[in-house]
Amino acid sequence: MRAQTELDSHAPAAPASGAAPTLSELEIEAIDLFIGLIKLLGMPKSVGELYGLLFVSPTPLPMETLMDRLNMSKGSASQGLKLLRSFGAVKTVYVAGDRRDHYVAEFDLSRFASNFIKGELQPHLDSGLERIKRMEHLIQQFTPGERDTAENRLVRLRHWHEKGQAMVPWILKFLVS
Amino acid sequence: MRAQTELDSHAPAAPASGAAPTLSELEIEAIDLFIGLIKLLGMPKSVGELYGLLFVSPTPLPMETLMDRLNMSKGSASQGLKLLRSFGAVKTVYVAGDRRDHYVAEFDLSRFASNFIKGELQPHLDSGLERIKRMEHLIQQFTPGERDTAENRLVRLRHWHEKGQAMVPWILKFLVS
DNA sequence: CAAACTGTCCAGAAAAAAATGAACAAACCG
DNA sequence: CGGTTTGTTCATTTTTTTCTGGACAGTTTG
Repeated sequence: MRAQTELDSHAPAAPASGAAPTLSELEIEAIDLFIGLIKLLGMPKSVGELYGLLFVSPTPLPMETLMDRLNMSKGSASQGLKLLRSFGAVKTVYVAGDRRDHYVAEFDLSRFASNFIKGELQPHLDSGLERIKRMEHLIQQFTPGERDTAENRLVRLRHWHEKGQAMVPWILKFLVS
Repeated sequence: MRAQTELDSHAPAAPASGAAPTLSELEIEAIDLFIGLIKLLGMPKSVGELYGLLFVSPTPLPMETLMDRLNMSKGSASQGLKLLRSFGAVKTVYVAGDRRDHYVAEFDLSRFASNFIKGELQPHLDSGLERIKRMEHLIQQFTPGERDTAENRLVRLRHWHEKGQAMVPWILKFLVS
């Protein structure tokens, strides 16, 4: 077992006994904050915990420390970090004399947002467009009377879709600081 | 039991037997589309089904019809319609000679978005700000060396928060057509 | 090379979210 | 009124999502 070498006095190391490690108030606030944000984006809370703790950590942390401090299983930590890496929300850095990967939070919001949009939002917009096209095709078989209402509504749908699509680049530009 | 009086030949009524009522292709596309959208917003799929069917229905539909066509329990239908009403995504209209409420979809996107933001997004932003303030307060007790990193990060957090906050009115303006 | 270490993956367990259906309240009807 | 229809609420069940922990593969080390 590796010696506990964290330097942050406000991030208490595990107590003498093998009991649950404690988190500082600052860490708890950060974790809560990011749990909220992450859940809003539809991701599991463990991901928010990981990012929250890394966000306030003054030093890079290896997975083992994250597991210990957050009382989280190896599986969750590994999967969560993988997800965070895939969004560019977290990266690994080299730490001299330690074979393990050490993680630090990335603070560049725009990269995260851009990856999130590319990975989660855009596919939805695309499949939505497909559906709209299919619906437009389907109503061709309707009698004129029926077609009117349906056509009118599909026009609106297309309108929504265009708005959504048009907003994406704008949001990205807005977030680049 | 009330006679089935839907007029849309593309929205087949229940078959002669008591078997599962069928949905037209158009209805299925619409429902799938809105299930996707609604889940993206973190709401249960039943809500998407309800809105999807109402979106393409040429006539107002009572809850009973929605339940039958979607194979959905009374409880889910009632709760889902309540939620949709609360966002202004759906409203009831009077239908002569029928005591039941009849529902139609609202097509005004901006009202829905504004209610969604007010109800879901803004509270998160508010509680986030509270947390940031609390964190800023907590780091006052740190020694100068520790405080630096933390302060730097909190500045970034504030920045993110301001961006999020600033984007809300812009999105609303964008969606008003 | 064997033993120890690090991290991934995935089947099963646990927790969380959503759907069900029956009890209930309210409105209507004769 | 008593009976019926309509819709809401909520305790329970079902479904879905998330977490866990061990098997495993790849590396490093003595």
